[in-house]
Amino acid sequence: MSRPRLITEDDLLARLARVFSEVGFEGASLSLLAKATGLQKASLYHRFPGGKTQMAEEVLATTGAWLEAHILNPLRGPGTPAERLAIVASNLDAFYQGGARACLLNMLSSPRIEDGPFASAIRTAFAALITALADLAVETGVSPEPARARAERAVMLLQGSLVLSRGTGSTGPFRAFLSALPEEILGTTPSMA
Amino acid sequence: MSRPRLITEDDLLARLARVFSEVGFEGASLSLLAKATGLQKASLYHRFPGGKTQMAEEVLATTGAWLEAHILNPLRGPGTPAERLAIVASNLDAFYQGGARACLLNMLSSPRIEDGPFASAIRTAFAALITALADLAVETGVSPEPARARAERAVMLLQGSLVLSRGTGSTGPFRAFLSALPEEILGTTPSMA
DNA sequence: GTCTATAATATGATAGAC
DNA sequence: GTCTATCATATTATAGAC
Repeated sequence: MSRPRLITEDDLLARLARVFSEVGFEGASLSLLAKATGLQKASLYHRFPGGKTQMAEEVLATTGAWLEAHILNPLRGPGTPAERLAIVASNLDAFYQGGARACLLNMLSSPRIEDGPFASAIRTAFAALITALADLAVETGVSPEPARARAERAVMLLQGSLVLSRGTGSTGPFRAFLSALPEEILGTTPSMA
Repeated sequence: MSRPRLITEDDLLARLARVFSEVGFEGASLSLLAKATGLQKASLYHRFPGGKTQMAEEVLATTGAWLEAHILNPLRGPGTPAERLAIVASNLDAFYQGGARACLLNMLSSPRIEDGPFASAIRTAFAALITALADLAVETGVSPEPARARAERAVMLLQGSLVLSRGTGSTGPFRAFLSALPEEILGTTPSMA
């Protein structure tokens, strides 16, 4: 007979994700992770026998699922392309808390661990995001190659805006990205309606 | 009577910078820093009594000096705006090694250490870069506000391209940024001559 | 200025009680 | 499933010889 869970699976992973996205993999000590989740280190090891690495992997998997549900799926419709991008922008805004939170994909990327345990998941996430954005552009009549270039640009702007928002201590860059997103993908200034 | 230096000041800081830019502040252990510089830990403490924090601070200061010499100065002339941007792009290419190296400003930014010892230097570097790029746009006839927006976008693209290059294991995004830089700032496609 | 040796602490991880 | 207690190791940092 086991004790009742002190924290739900979702909440646990969300809190771990927050720590990893704030301080990166190396910076996320077990004491920090324990404090953030309210669990003791041994309890975390019971749930994640693989330790920190497994925690980061599951957090990345969760992030991949979030990406699928809140970004990729909305991008595929229904609604007009502009409407879908508005949903995506709104979801990104909530996810990154207006630019105050860093991106896990950035914080878990390390040139040292190029072939490490996270590289594959990160590559997959970026590729899926770029493809989905490019597909939307194609849908509005843009040719495949420029569509892909626009999508890559948009992802660069997303990541760069988060870096710049963090580095300058202002959420301005991220908000600028959000409002520029539709034009970046569709190539037109969205209507004021 | 002291022993002769085994490593020049410049080389020392460059090697430290490399480690910090690769693994971030938390990931840069003294053993890693010692191995990268060829010095023992005690020797590093002799040179940097403030430990890792001082190392990172001096590395950031060095980066600031590099920015001044290789980016800000070229941006102020001489030469046509397009020529100056070509120099800047070339220097960025060399500095980031074609997109293979991460940016220190990104790797030393931490939401946890928002008012930490590095935040001020990072803010200053970003602000100076944006201002210099905006000034160049203004020089070509762009109004101040859109000029600043262009400059911010360019810096976002720089940072985002580095994140994406690292995350995807391809230098493509960074190269795309380099070739897009002139148009981002000047608003015109550069001549093919 | 650099080194070896060492101290104090923090870290990732495990054992075993409840 | 969670905890306290503990281990082995790595970490930041210092002392003192050369």
